[in-house]
Amino acid sequence: MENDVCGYNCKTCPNCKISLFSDLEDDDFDFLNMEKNMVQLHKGQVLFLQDMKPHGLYCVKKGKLKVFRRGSDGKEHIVRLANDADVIGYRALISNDKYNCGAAALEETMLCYVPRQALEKLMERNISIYKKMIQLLAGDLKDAESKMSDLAQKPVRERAAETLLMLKHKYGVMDDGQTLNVTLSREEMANLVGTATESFIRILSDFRKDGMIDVDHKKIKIVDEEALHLTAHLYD
Amino acid sequence: MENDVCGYNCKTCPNCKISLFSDLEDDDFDFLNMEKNMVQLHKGQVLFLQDMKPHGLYCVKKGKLKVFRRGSDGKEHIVRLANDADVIGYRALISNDKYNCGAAALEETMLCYVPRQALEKLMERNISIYKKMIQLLAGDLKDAESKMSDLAQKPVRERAAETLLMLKHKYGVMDDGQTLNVTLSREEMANLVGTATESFIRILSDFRKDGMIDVDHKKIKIVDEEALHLTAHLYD
DNA sequence: CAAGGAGGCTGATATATATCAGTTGCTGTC
DNA sequence: GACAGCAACTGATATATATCAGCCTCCTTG
Repeated sequence: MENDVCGYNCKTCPNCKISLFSDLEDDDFDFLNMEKNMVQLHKGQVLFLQDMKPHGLYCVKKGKLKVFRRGSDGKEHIVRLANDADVIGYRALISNDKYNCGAAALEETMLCYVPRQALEKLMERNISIYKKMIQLLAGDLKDAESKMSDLAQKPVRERAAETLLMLKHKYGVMDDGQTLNVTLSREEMANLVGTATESFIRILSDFRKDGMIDVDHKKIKIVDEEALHLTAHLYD
Repeated sequence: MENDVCGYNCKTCPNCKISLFSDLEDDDFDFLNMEKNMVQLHKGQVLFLQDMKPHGLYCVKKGKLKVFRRGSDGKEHIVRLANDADVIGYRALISNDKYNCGAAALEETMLCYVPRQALEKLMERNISIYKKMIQLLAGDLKDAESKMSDLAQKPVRERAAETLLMLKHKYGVMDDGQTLNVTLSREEMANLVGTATESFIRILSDFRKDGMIDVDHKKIKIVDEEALHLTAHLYD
């Protein structure tokens, strides 16, 4: 079994245990293992683009991705980020719709591709996948609604602080306990906050002057998380 | 059967046919009919508020509602609107979470309240409810993601045009074929667009001067839909 | 009918943020 | 190591939008 040889067996994959396929029988894991395909992406490579038709979904085995939309002027807005064990591209698949967002790797990333037919067969036999998918969708929807009202109401400075905290929460920190464990360009961070690159750079530099963060090129340290929380107005 | 007497039998309710409960057996419709409760809201009345715990979900029998979030300064942002046959408050219920948004009636509204336990019992026996719920969530998520990137990128004028078109699409028009079939205050419309009330009023008056709409107090006529589309940059 | 209040509207102004232009500094390449 | 190319950064300026203040109009209510 080729998929076993490469060391990625669904049955033993820790990600499967916490994502869509947590409650499968052994038989179904074997089936999934047969049907899935590994996909490797280098930093910057695109997984799929807005308006394409989906043919399956992706589980992140290891790596980081951004999920983004492009406005009519071509400027990208990052809608969501993905990490190990996250599932990507399932919204369009189950709605039988085109992708509403594109996705691209932020670093070397390994994914499992599950073709539509395999997923459908598994769903026929496992209601647990429905339940999991509802939970995933509900979580994404809550996040999207919250971010939507933030964009409508909070000033850039607050959203920037919130974004830094989100990055820490999503990807964690390095061994020093402070440095964000993800590398984004200033432009990407601005696209995540929903502002112009220059504006974000200025605010980042303010945060540094205020002693809330430390910046060493692309490495950003959260020095005073409490102060960032206050800046983000997350306690109100 | 009291619920029958009042003329609202789930089995014959056209809304049930197109929402969560489209594929139930007769027995289950009877059960739903027994368990549900009718709720009536007058204009402005609140159905539930942000941070409250849900105990069931609501199906809109007839009426219009706004679903909104309040920022730390108390300003509201309207996240979504609901119409006949829409389902409300299900996201928090199935996530076992607090409401992320509040909901209030925009006009005289009649809803069916389905308690959690009744829903759970129905879901045990009807996988179709899972499927429907996934479709509802996926639709809401797509809308939320699109609106999110609009808020991040489009100027107020474009969002305002888009909102007017959305209102026409969601609630339709009166007999004249032009007048929007919903009454919102200027403040509510601004909260839907994500801008200040005065800014929205100015833009509305621009649209009128440009001949795209007609305004008579709260009645808004879409005169030139094509031009609004162009203004909203929906073709790009 | 008068009074009061709320929502709608307009003008003036303030401010946050985007845009434009230019400099610096890093990185990778021949 | 020199150069090109690009990202990061900074300052100046423009602009969109919010805010503030005031007025008008409609609607309610006594």
